[in-house]
Amino acid sequence: MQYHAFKLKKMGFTKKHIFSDQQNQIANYTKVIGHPARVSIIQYISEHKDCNCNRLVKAIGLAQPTISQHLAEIRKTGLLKQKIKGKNLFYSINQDKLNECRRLVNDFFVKTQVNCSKL
Amino acid sequence: MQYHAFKLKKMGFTKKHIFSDQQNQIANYTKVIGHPARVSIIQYISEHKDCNCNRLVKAIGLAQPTISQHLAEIRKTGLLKQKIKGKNLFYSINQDKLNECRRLVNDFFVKTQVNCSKL
DNA sequence: GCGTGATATTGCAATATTACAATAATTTTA
DNA sequence: TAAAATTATTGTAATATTGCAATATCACGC
Repeated sequence: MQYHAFKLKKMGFTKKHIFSDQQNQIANYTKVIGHPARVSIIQYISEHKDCNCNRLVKAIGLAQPTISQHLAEIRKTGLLKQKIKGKNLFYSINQDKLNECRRLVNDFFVKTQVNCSKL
Repeated sequence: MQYHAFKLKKMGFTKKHIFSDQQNQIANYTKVIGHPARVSIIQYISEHKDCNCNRLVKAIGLAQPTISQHLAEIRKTGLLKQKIKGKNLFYSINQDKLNECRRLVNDFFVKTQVNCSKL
């Protein structure tokens, strides 16, 4: 996608291209956790073996398409693993990815703190 | 605010009331970091003493009102401190709050990991 | 007071997100 | 094969976010 001056007068989208890959990556990960439904979904899956979409719908109290949509958002970041068993689709946490995410976000916090104390 | 069935047919807002305070709090903090401009702003402030809005505008490359708006979002969470010096408004990181935020988010990750390994 | 500089606010347009009903797709079970 | 169960997709509406121009506000220096 090309950016033209006459198209840039008014904008409603994030100008990702002016930020570094790392900054965008941090934002992408935290954005996924930046909604209570997704926090809740991740927590529930981590606590329950053989967790499928329906169980989440009942446990959380949002409609099935809404849960399915949130699951898709979380999946995009690679934080979920899937296992098909009959007509069920069981979700589990991709622990490697979760750890990678934790380290990236924690690194952001720690580096910020270290920089602060250098001032 | 009361919720009525006839008002709930179509919705574009987050149903925060069905989640726990902790879940909402985690989401609130991560949501702020969930935009590369705000990641960038926090990083820049942590790296530069006496950082004001104008410096951020020049360093990041977004318009002044946009930076000001992002600053307001970050301020809402308590992550910023302000110091007025003449006509300048210098921002710095509220390190206590940043630490609280780091612990809350890290706790979420660690608890999730621990839960996973219990399954 | 007047002009300058710094920042916040307002108003607006474009895009993104959130939520759900309806439907489609897929698989199991009767 | 038909019905039931599970989940994804599509369509739609409401709300939220992002970004900037224009303007307002406030403090300083003259």
